[in-house]
Amino acid sequence: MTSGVDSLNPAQREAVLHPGGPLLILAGAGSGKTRVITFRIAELLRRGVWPDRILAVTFTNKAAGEMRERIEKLTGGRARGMWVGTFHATCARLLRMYAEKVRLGRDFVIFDDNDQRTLVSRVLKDLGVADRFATPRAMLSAIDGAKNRGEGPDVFVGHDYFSDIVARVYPVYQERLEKANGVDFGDLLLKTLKLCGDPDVGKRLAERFDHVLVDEFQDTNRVQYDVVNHLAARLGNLCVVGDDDQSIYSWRGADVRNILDFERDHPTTHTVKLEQNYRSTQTILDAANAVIARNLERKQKRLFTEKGPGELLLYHTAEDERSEAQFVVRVMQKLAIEEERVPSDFAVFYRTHAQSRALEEALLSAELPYSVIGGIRFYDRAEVKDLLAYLRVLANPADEVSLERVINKPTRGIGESTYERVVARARASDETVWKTMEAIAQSGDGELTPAAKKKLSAFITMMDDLRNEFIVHDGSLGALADAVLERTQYVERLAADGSHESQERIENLLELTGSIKDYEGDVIAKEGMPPSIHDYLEQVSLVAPSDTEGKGVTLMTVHAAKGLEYPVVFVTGLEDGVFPSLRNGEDEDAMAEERRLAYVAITRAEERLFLTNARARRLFGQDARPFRESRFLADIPDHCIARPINQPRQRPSWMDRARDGARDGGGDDSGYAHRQEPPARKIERDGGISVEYDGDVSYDDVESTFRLGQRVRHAKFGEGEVRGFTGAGSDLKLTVYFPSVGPKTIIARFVELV
DNA sequence: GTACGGGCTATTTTT
DNA sequence: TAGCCCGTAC
Repeated sequence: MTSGVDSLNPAQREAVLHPGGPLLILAGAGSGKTRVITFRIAELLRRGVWPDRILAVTFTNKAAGEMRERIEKLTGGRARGMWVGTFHATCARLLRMYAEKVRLGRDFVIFDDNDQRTLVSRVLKDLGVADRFATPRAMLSAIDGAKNRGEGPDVFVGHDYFSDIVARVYPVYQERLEKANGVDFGDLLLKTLKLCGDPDVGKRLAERFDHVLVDEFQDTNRVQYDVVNHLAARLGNLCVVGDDDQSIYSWRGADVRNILDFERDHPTTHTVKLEQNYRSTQTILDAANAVIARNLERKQKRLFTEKGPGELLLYHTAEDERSEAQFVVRVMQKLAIEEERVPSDFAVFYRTHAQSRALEEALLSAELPYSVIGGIRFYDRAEVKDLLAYLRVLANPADEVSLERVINKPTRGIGESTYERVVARARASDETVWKTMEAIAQSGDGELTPAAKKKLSAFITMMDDLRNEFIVHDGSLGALADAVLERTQYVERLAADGSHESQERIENLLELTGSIKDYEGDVIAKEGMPPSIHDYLEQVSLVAPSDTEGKGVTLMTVHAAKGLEYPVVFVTGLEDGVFPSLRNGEDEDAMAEERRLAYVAITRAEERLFLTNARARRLFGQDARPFRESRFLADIPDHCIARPINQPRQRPSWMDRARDGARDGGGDDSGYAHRQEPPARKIERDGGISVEYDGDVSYDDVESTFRLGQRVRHAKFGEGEVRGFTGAGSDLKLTVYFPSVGPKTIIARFVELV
């Protein structure tokens, strides 16, 4: 099936057909990037490259899944055996092949960020570090950062007060991790890189693949870059695809330099720019281009489309976050009628999760279905983590983080003091906590009371039984999970509590055991044999639940929006300090990244884009700082955007003013310069109220006057209800449903508010 | 061993 | 505002 190549544009075709060697594909937003990668892989297969000698890496499971699916569709079964996966999954796979080379057991477990945090807290406690700045979170991000740069605990050196603490904590953290036969996300990459440096394995790895393709290359960190280079070292067939303008994860270690310097690092690089956009209108692209153009250090690109200009962007300033949310909802209702949009056409973006609340409330009261992406994750729920921790201890008794979590959950009389004594002894004898527990249960320990000893024994016996019955003598994972919940009386205790919250927790646990059984069934169907508990745990650590596909209106952070597209997009909270965030002050690199974030947000929109902000915003319970609109708004060319002609502080509707008679005209003590509101005059005409307005009426004003469902009276038809809008300003027309005559389109001037 | 309340602190989070 | 940690009281 080669016919597809004809459907590509020249740049895309060039990228797909390029013979080999380093290939840099600069793929602008919406330029058909995934299409190009999949076509290129199909092309490689067509040329006779063995599928299992092709490696394609992505960042998300979703992207990997999509890629695999599309390749299969394109090539039939010919891609079987190809390596498609996330960086982390790919590294895990390689590490399991050569685990012993990096002093790991083959059954190593992966510590997710929660586990990492617990472990760091533990280490801080044990080392007696009590410093206001040495929070687990800060420590972790320092350690993570070091790992992303390729600095192991042996290499890391402190150079100031804070990093000196890190230098003390890091080695202990790493030691504990290794003792638990665990790796964190950073280790998956770093240890793979170490593998690459191994005299024996390194050579084999470099020869393992003929072609390496990397998606979202702008998000790679140093270590990922080095790994990828090594894997492609023999033939140099390294194809990287990315967009430096969409690099928004530097705080996670991503280094834009990887893409900016790629050509320098690989002098024979062939570069292809994909600039034709298949997603958005030209107006949206113009806005995006203008915003990103202000970043200095970037690969020049200019998106264009063959689509027409489409609608103007609309900018609206609301009084506070609640009326901002109301505006968003009203526009949705309006578009639902006028353009027959459905909730899933809409996406609302914000800079931080904390901003979702007001939007949720507004959507809720408008009875619009919505889903929030991100936020509290299923796998972060305490009860879910508890059950998983049981499974992990069963799979790997050396996992102390999980052991500490479950040893007294639900309470079984093994309190902190008992546990601490066991830990102390374990450290003294350089044994794992589990082994020490076993020893104590058997031979005793002067420091522990007989009662405590007995409880420890009971716990060990319970766990051993579970392990023997369900893991050693096969048995199923689902059955194991059920047995854990039953024998620990976990569910029983929750049920006894009887609260609504406990009920919810039980339901979450049922959902988890259900998903375990589903997973088990899927693997059996696909591979003919049941998965091991290690397979399952790896899957859980590496694969976030795919709740990404929300129903109804989608709410999410801009970060979460990358790679997605929606017909109608709202970018909210466009205030200096919120978006862009000024948490890092005016730092140039940070501001450049905020700008890229804005670029990502804008380029998600296919047809319509609404930009909103609020004059005052309550965040974290504090009243907001003085309002300044986002600096990014000023970069959007005038021809792209409909701005309000004024931004009255109280935003009284001009109809209200007309009715109340003209009051003093728009006094302004907001400290924010804006134009005077044009005078409005009320005139009686044709039985309705007509408002003459000098100049255009902004969208803003129209919206604040007539709402959907608003009751209005017309001289001829009597009372009715507003069902929709067309036109704007003095040409505004309403679709009004009159019980007497049905729906009628009425010029707004000729109705009166009821 | 647990339950409660005061005080503190708050981005973004693919894996 | 809300969630988390820690200290205190039972």
